[in-house]
Amino acid sequence: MTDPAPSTLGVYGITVAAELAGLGEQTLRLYERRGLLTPDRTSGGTRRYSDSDIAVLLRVAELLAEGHNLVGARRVIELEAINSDLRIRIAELTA
DNA sequence: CTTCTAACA
DNA sequence: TGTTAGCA
Repeated sequence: MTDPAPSTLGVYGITVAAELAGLGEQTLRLYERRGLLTPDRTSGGTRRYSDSDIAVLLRVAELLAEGHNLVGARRVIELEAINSDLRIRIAELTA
């Protein structure tokens, strides 16, 4: 029922991440500026997107298609993350 | 690759 | 409001 959480290790450059998410590079940078994402940075300052970052990007695209704006999408993703953590805690306490 | 700015729908 | 193109 619960999908395994994607790796949070930054591995993709912005070009690859944008391609995987089906979005433009500028769009990815905008999402970061709006606080929807915080990809890792190399010492040189280039972004490194993880699988979980890609998952967030895909989720943002879904939410926007449903009529959310970027602020609303950020809220939903934040709440979903909290909800996920709580489900894990419930599972631990139930075990 | 980066940030920033301006224009478009 | 969100996306995109062009510049430095």
